[in-house]
Amino acid sequence: MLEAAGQAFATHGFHEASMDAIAEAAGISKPMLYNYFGSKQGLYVAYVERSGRALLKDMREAESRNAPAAQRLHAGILAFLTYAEEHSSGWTVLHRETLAQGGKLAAELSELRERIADMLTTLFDDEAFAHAFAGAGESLASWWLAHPRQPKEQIAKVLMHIAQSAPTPPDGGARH
Amino acid sequence: MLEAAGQAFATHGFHEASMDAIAEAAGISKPMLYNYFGSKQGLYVAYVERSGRALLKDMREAESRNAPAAQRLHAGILAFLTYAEEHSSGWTVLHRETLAQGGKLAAELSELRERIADMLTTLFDDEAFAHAFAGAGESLASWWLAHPRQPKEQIAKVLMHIAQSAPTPPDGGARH
Amino acid sequence: MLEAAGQAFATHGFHEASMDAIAEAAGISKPMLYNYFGSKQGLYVAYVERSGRALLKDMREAESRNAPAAQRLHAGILAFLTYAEEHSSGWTVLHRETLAQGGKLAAELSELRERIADMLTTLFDDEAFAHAFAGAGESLASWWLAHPRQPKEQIAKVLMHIAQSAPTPPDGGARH
Amino acid sequence: MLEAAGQAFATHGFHEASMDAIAEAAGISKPMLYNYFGSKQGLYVAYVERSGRALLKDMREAESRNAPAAQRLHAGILAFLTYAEEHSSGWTVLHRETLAQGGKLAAELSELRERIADMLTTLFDDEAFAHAFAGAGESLASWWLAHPRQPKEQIAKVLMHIAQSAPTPPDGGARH
DNA sequence: CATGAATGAGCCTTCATTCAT
DNA sequence: TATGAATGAAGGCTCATTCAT
Repeated sequence: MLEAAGQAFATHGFHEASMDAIAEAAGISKPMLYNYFGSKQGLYVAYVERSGRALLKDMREAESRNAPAAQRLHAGILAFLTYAEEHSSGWTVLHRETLAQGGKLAAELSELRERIADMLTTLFDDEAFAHAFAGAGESLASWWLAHPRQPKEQIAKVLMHIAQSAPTPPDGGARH
Repeated sequence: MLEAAGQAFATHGFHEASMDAIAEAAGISKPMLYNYFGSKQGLYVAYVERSGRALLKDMREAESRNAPAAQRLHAGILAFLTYAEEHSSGWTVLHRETLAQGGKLAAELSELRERIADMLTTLFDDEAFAHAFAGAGESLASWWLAHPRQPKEQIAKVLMHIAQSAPTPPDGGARH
Repeated sequence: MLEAAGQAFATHGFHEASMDAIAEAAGISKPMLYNYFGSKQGLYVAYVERSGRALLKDMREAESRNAPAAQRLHAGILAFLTYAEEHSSGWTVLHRETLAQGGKLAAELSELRERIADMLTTLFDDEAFAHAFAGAGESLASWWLAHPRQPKEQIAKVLMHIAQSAPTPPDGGARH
Repeated sequence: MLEAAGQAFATHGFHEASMDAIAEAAGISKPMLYNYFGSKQGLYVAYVERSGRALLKDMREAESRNAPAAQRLHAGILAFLTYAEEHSSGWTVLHRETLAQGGKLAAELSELRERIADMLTTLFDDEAFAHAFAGAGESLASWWLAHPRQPKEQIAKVLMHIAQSAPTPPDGGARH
């Protein structure tokens, strides 16, 4: 049911997605949506949070394997790209939300962004670089999905290169 | 007059910004807005385009000085950060619009994004990296503006480092 | 519910009748009007069509009795006058619409006018006379309703007289 | 200048004709229209009255010749048809106005209608018939202008025939 | 539990009308 | 005098949201 909402949000954006359309697409009636999520915003937040948790989970699982830092980063990047690839709606909405920093939802959603930022900050030991790297990944994924002319591996390599340019690269100097 | 609109769009987004509020903020009456811009979308497009042109102009002027590639890139980055810093609304709206790739306004606004992408692609000779770099810049700027704890120079340096990690860095190997 | 709309349209005309007023008069809310009729024009068309069908039905029933042509015409005329008398709004709007030949609604409404014109043309075997007769009837009814000083029978008699002056009168020479 | 207004009113109707368009078509500025006519309604009334007077004048001149009643009526009918033919806008607006009996303008414009009705009532010595005849003329003219397949003479003949069916025909029994 | 039906509130847009020049 | 520029007021339409069933 969140799936229908996600599709609508991804395609039309928050405002253009009407509850009517979502309810119909989900095959239920509007009052049910309100019953479960309270409001349109509630539905949106629920979807974004679910997507965020899913993405985070995938990345964490990938990274948690016991391995050198560079390999773990590589695995995380692949997980990220895979998620973006396979959950187009979720990724689109997440990406959009990452941007709307000042909106009303910021408070409720800032957690995800911060968790990713923290993760990267820990990794690179440089908050500025961490944000730059996050943006690079998002932008690259977005472009890649729109023009999927290169294999995922290739895309990951670009990000790995950038990661190596960090003041404190993961796994100093390791060629991978 | 566009200024009031920009502020509203930046603060509330396109949909939440009401023409009533914009007109009042601009100190004029609603029909005037329609007289000048035809519609809400017209007003929005006008603002985004003006912002885009201004940003592009600043960056071009900075880069066009006769100098080694790395220095020119550095100047461009500073121009970009300066613009973001000084035209908070314009930058916010541009950044948001950069994202909404599939919206109705895409056609009318894609020019700006493409011009920047082309510029970077030419510079780095690698389309994927160009998009990654653009994202890094946007994200970094966004973070910096929200937490301006470092001097602009420092931020630019982060981006320069990343630029050096390009397959074909501008000004091969030049340490700057 | 169409009744309230009809009253408003008859009294104020299409443009002066506001959906707000109609909704209030009908004792429902505006969105319902839109739910049922889609637009103001939709509501108008619905009303005109219903009125047209009702009038046509009344006249057809009156005329279809097995009887000499003159008597059938007489019955039709009475039906027409009765309808105009009893459905003041419907008749007013129909009459007005009959006139606005070139409007946007023409396409959707021309059917009624043509059906009546055809009916009369068949009856009198003279298109010009048919239109003259239709106009005579409408004008006479309109005047009569505004100044109901004569019994309906009397009014019908005037029209019957005119009908007898047709090149091919119904029921040749029959005095009735 | 009234001409431009008339054209607009005839083509689009009172409400759809915007003062902007009329002013532009007339080659003057809106405030001038207000200077001369006070309001949109004032402009409309002025146009309708002028048209009405012109029609009445034409018909009176035609009828005033010293001649038998039937011939005078015939001349009047021809004058009417000629006016309708040559002043399409004026006639259209007049015809439309004749209909909107209950509008706000009724008071200011009823004079014309009544004068014609009086004229005809005097002629036929039967108010009901007079109104029927007027309607026949209007409707016939309207149809004829939309489908001008017959010479004016022919149309006039139809009306003359109807006139002969009056309780007190003009020029008793005169064949003309 | 689920929904069809209904609505309050608000937004974009337009236009007759008027100042200030 | 004539006008470009400006506006108050209102209208059509939509949508998130809720009863009554």
